[in-house]
Amino acid sequence: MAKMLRGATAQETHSAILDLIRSSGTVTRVDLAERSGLTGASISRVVKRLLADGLIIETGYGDPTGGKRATLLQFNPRARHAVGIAVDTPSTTYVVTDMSGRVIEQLSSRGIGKDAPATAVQRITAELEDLIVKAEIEPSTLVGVGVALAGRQGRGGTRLLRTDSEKYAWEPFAVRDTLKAAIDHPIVVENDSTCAAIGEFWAGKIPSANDFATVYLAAGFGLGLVTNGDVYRGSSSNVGEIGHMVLDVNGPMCWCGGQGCLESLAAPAAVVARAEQDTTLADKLGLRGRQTSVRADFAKIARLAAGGDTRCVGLIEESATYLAKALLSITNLLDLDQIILAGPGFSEAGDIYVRVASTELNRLSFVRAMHPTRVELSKLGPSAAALGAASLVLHSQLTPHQNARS
Amino acid sequence: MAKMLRGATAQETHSAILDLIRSSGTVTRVDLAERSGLTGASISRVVKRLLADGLIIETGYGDPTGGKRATLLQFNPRARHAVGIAVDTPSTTYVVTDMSGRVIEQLSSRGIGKDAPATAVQRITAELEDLIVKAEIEPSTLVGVGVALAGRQGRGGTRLLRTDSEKYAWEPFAVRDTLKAAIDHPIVVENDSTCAAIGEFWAGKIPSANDFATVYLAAGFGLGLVTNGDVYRGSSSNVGEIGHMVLDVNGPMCWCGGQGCLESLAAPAAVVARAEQDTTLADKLGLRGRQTSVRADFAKIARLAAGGDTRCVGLIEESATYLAKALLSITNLLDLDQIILAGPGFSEAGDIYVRVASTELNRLSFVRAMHPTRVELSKLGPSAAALGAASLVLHSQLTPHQNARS
DNA sequence: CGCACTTTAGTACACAACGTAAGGAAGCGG
DNA sequence: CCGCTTCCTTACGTTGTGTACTAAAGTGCG
Repeated sequence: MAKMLRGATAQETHSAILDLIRSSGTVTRVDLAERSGLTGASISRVVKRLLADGLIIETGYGDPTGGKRATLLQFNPRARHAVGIAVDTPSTTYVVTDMSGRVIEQLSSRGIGKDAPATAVQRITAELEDLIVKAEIEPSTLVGVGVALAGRQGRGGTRLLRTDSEKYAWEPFAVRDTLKAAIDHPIVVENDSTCAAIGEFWAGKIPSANDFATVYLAAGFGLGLVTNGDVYRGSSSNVGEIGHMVLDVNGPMCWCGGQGCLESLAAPAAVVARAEQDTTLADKLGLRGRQTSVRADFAKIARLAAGGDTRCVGLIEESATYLAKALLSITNLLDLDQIILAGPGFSEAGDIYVRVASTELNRLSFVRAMHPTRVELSKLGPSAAALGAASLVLHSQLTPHQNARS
Repeated sequence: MAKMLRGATAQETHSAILDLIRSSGTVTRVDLAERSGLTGASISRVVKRLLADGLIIETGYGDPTGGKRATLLQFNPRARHAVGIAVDTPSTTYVVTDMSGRVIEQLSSRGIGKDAPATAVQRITAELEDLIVKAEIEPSTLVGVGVALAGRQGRGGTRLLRTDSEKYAWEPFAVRDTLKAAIDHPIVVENDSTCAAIGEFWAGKIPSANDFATVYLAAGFGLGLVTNGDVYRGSSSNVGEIGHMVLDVNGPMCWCGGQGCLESLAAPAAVVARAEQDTTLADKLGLRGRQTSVRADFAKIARLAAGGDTRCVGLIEESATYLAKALLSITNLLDLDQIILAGPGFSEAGDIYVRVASTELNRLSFVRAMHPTRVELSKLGPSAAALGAASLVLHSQLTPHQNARS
């Protein structure tokens, strides 16, 4: 129980200024002075240091305004790199990115499936080491490895890895410590929804002042929250379990023990189950008679919906309507002005979800009179979680503001 | 767009240390050094200053531990005072408190009813001036006036005052500026739910590290959120509109345009409406044949429920069950570990709400395996909002950490 | 009861980071 | 070319914290 103040170390100021440059794209020293509240003299010193570290570069001169033209400053994306890994049941995705979120190198392999945590993590470690070598980046520019997990945070910082995709069983496993022992770089572990959120924040150059949420859809729904330029983690780092928000008190029983949960009404498994009821559609999709995965079946339905198939559009719209209701509740609760939809579940028919949710929010949200609530599809694509995990490392190492934890 | 850094001014450190003393009750300098991360030398200097300002006092010596006994430090509650006003439709409550949240002086008058905002605020100003004189506090110790409103925050800092309690019509009115022009003290305006939350935080000596929510029930439900020792306000200061969380997608239409909202299912008006369906009960309560207020009728039902009347217990439990579902969703979303129920709506039968919500959360919440989610009744009583408004002023003036705004 | 030891509280000085003030550098316009 | 504006840097003062040391106040054992 120590360290809580320690006033404005250089570290802190540097990271705050770097964060301003990150979110601004291109800025001048004068802009920075104005927006940070520091004087030109201080900015000069900080910028000099950031230039020396190679974290930013001078890229030209601004428009003349009657005097000396200002030097333009930009983030230097190639100064540092990070690795992001998204571990999920069906697949594991690895990316090596630079500071702008651009993918330098990537790799996909099979997911944890029903492997024991120790087995899965061991394989991941090996693949990770190979990837780092293959990416041919200067080792000193690698700031760390971020891991996005579908699991949850347990007591004492232990991550719980899911080992059985059907029954949602979690098993305590010290993911971070195990990886840390094998890889000599900082390791950051977070859930996939939070990673997706920080990925949008970083790659989308979202200013630290904005509060927004990212809905991540893989097997189920999760929500990542970024407020005041930092991840909101709650009292035990288990924020964002929206899959069991109650949308229908008289609805169907959910495995969690509740009734009418978002997940049981709108998750891929629910959509697929409804499709199976429709024999014509089920035959068309090949859902009957053979063992298939829920994710693959859902992707098929979503693809047909995106193509305009009436019946499939109906199924996806039904799912989207439930999600929209949940987002409405969340928006009223947290007064958000931006919600981003990310993850593999939205890759095929994300537009339908955006349309339905957007309409609903702007029809019913309480703050609609003050400001619109924008609903957007992630621009990061299907590897949003992996990219986000990498961004999380960059964020926590380069612009830690006041967030501890590593 | 300025001021954002300015590293560790004396102000900031002083307020952080003061906040530690506030939330600790009694501490020694050594404790403070350990918990703040500062060295004994710095604590010595800061404490000297706080003692000189009269904000804290030395109250004796700690237990011997083999050396010189430590001097005990405490908050000096009488050093500063604040006024809190809760403005609601049926009544307006004024309190003058010291820094511990103890009520020095209070006053109740009629609410805004259907008065125009200008008329209501003018009357409040006059009553406020009388109260300050009557309280006989040293003017220099009055740090400001806090106002808790049921209304909402509009564009450009204007508060919206509700002018018609039945139709939920709001009218823009610059409450703060109007009061500020009349009273020469800092004025802080917030919604009643947020005030109740900060009141619990302050009077309950809750440490800044804790995240918790307060549900405030008057005409409808509202939620105030305190995270990281400060009020969470969202993007337009309209956090906590939980009254229109969707609990039943197929439920009854709500005036807001949605279906199955918490408010339409569980608010006092809904409970009273159900009671009116029961002719025996309606007669017993005198609900029929004369013009009565929803709030008064609800209070009657709640009182009978608290007394054990089976039918009324059923009605309240029904309302509590809906609220519990909403709290379940909120807890899963925000990973809270403490929820406090406050406001006039809970004064009669709050215990029933606590029991039902507590049971539901510990049965179904996703974090229950990691930590319990405590549901508690406010200890501040029916004037929670007014007390909270006063606390908000004390908080914003004495321990502003990094929150600007005034 | 005295003396060594422990713990708390305060002081003196060095260091770090920001602000102020002044001036140099680069460009504009007459 | 020269005055003027704007950008950027350097030199120095202020503020606040840490380190090291000292004073004060108590404990406990011989």
